Amino acid sequence: MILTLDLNSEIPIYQQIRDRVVEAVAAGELAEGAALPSTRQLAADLGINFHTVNKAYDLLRREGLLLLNRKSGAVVRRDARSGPPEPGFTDDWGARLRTLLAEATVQGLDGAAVLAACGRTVGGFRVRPEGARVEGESV
Amino acid sequence: MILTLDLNSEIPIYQQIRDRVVEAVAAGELAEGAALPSTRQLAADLGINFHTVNKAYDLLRREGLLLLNRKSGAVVRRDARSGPPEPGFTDDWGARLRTLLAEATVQGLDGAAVLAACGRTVGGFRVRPEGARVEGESV
Amino acid sequence: MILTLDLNSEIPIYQQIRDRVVEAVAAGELAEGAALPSTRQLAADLGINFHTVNKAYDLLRREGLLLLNRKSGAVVRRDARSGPPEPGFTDDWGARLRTLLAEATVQGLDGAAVLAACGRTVGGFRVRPEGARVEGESV
Amino acid sequence: MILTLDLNSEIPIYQQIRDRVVEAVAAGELAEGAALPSTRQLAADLGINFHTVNKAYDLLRREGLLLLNRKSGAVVRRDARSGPPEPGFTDDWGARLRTLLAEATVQGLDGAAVLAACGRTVGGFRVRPEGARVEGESV
DNA sequence: GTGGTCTAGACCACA
DNA sequence: GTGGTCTAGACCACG
Repeated sequence: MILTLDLNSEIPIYQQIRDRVVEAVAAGELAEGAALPSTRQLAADLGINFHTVNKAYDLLRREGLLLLNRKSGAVVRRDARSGPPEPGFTDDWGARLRTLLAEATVQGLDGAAVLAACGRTVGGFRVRPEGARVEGESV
Repeated sequence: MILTLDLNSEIPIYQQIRDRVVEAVAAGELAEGAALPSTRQLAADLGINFHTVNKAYDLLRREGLLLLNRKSGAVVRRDARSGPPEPGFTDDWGARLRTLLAEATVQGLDGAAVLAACGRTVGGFRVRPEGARVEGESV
Repeated sequence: MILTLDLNSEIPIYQQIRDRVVEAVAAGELAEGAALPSTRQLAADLGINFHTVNKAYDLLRREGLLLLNRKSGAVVRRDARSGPPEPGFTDDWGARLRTLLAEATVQGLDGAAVLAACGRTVGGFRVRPEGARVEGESV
Repeated sequence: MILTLDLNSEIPIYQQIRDRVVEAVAAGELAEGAALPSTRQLAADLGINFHTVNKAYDLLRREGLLLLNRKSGAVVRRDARSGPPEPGFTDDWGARLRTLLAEATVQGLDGAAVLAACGRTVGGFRVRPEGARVEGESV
């Protein structure tokens, strides 16, 4: 797993970390139970403040994606096969989807092209076969 | 055209205004040439400061979606049929799409459901039939 | 002489009129003594308010390029062969030139390309032979 | 780096700041990675409101010339060697160049003098030798 | 009356 | 401490 950040982006670093982890889980690169690096370790690897990593992990915990323990560190709590989405999530997500797809439409991408992009993206989210373990994987 | 805002959202108000206008253009509710309310008028209607509306309109102008004239006020400049997307837009957009779709996947929506949502959303972006007038429509 | 305006431009209309006249004089399309349409005539032709044309003509008068009389209307006062630039003009103009050329440089145009563009533009400013009269030309 | 403003000019202050920065980048006085003063600092130095500086920096950011980080403040993003000009820029720029050069021609500067001025200006845009450091330079 | 600019003060998010 | 947002009031340029 490679975690690429753009320190000069307008998107906050903690948000980028959160986004990359979400994508890794969706792509099956991080399955349920997989361990993430400690905040200090990841901060050192990325050359950023560990408070920033902390904030990202805490955000992921509040979203239900991570379990944080002093002992075991950060562990993935749910993956693509875990269950149905929480109530209320769908509405908010749908609104953001609508905005994002409207942006492309307005910029001249036609409906077919937009849907093709969606299809390609979702197609890239292949859940790993059951047997493949990823625990302890480094970042 | 109804412009619904959430003043308590973490998303900046000017950004919400911008998003709603983009969606309205994508949906064909605002066609090229359609007039938007004046900054001060819209600000009064929404109960916010006119500078905030100003910022939203200015953002839309920079994105090429609005024309701002001292005479005629704010007018839609391009709609869903205007032209091809600018180079470089697709990359950034694709990255944001990937993040958003990963979010839904992680929350338990399977690929089919995600694509169905995309299809429904894009399907809602129907360009109005030629006869439908939208100019001068109030907010 | 064709006077093309963009009513939706961010550049004020009176400024566009002034710019087009300056360019026409530089290109030799309007020589010294040539008559311009009356403010009301030009305003009608362009579909704009005659106060706007008035403002443009007044600006050109203050720049020394037009003579305005109730009787003879607007007449070109000086052209490319009239004389040396007024004192103080060169400094201001040089500063604006510097800004404009810096803009192109920063956007990636190299020095040769910038100078080539300047050469092409200046090359298009051909002063008419003495004999060619343009008085009374319509717009 | 010296940033000279004319508070009584008809040109907006935020525009003047933007112009001076563009020129400094073109002249190589500000290379990629060079740090600019913080908005509040620069505002204090110039005796203006920090919102005005904010607007100038935001404009430069949208033009792709500045990176604005909450951590490191304002940093130059691209300089004269960064890349090719964006499509569509050349047209608009060429029109403005034509107007500006016509102005000088009309005021009595002949073609040779105009081109000489252009040459001198572009000649002043020399990229600094590699060794010259500009980072952290104060205003 | 419209948008644009400048000033001013307060609060928040980020690192 | 940095930039970002929102509010607020005044004045100007444009048509």
